[in-house]
Amino acid sequence: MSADHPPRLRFAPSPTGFLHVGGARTALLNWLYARHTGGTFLLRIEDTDRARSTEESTRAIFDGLRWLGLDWDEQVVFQGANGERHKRDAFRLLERGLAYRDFTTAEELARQREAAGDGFRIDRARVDLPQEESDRRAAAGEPFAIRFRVPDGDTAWHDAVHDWIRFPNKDIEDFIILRSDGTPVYNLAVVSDDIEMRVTFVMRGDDHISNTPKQILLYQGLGAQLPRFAHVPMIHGIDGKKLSKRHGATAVGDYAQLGILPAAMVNFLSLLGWSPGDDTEVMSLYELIRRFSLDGLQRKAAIFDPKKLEWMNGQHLSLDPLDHVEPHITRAIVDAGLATAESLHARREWYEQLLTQLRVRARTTLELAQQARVYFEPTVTYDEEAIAKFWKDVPTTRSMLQATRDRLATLDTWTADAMEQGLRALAESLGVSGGKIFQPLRVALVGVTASPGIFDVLLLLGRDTSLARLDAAVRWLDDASGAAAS
RNA sequence: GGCGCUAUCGUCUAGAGGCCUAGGACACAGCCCUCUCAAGGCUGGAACACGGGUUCGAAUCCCGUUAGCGCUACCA
Repeated sequence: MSADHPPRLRFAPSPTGFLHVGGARTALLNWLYARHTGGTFLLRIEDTDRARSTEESTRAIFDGLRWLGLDWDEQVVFQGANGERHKRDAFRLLERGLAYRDFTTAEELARQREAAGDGFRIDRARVDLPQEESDRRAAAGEPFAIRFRVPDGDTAWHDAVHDWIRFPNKDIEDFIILRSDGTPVYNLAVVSDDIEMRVTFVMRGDDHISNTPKQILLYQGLGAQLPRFAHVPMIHGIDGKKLSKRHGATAVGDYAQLGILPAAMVNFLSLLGWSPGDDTEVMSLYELIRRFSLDGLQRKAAIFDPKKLEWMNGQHLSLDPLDHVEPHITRAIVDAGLATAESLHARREWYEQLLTQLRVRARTTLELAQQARVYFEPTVTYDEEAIAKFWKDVPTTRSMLQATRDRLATLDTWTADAMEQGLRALAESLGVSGGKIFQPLRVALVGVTASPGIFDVLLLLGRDTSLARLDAAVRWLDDASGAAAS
């Protein structure tokens, strides 16, 4: 707790699924604080629930964190490997008289709980046996769980986001710390590991607030120094309920698949429950580290709004340094089957032009890849709406496209200036506005009504392809008028 | 039921007693720019949960109510 030492923080997920956005946000906040203060960020996998934990999930957590760019210090700790220490700590508490054996079987306990209904509390007077009897039954080999004997008084702590939180100990039941099979219960395992890992700052979801007094009691019983606590708000779905599958994508991996950039995800997540204090919204990881402060932490649960995430992604997609976003876009383009990474690299200059044109127009890399399709595939498919809108009058369109083609073909140089000059002159000679030429041309080149500026498209496509597409459009229009005539 | 946490536009938030006629962003609508689409610019509608205090003065402090969420396991 002393301010003169950099803090040690940890993220401690249980590997029972993929890295959830809620977990990712908790990890991010811990990471940001560690990096901001020059502290240490540790990772602990809480795999004590053998039945639900999988290696695949552990890998998914590593992958998710790495994708977000959240690196951890020191060796990853696997909680399941620390069973012996957890057990030792439980017995230490027992020997010090701070805990006691409970010989009630789990089945009996369940029966009592059911019979008593809602407000069931164990009766310490009946369960906490006289020392001799407890020792005798234990010596006889009778199985027992170990319960922590909650002392009188209050347990309070200064929370970094909530200020003081106080619990009367009478509201805390003597809780089990070691099961009768010798395995630790969550609160004991967490405290035992956090002490061992020398964690000085525990930042976690506020669903853990009611665990905290129990854990503080355990720290005290074990004679360890308390860490600082910060309980951050949860993330909810659009209906205000806990984020779940019903809300669509909830794993960070899902968002990678949907074309979201890690920089955008991190930026968006950081602003859910935290604010830099002013109106700044679009920030790089570096800026987030620099500006992060506990003061900006919110107390209220935040609702995950995918719309704003998309907007944020669009911002990063178009504003971040190109070499930051390029690998992610390239993956989307390769995944879409448009090109190989090698072929893109071979045409590096052209590819950068393409990205420069497209990235300001797309909100996701998926969307960008979709828009890029027409620059990779040999033929153009004409969108029905585009035809209806700009190729309505077939003979007129045909002659205009033919004239456009001829004019472009006579250009000395294939530059935007030359094209513009030539095409504007053509428009003037035909007595129409530039748009009357550009729009049908756009349909001929890309098949749809939306694209980068028409000269940029011509540049990207190149002279040969552009002229070939114009020829193909003229042929298509010939077929159309032929079909109409017969 | 008990205990705890929370409460500013639909959403994310600024606000730490007078700077608030409550600011920004997303979304929505309109306009401008313009060869289209984006981006950008401008404009508009939109909030201090309710009721009591304290104070010359409250979104900000206190109490209560209501609502939401969490915990109440030999789950994590």
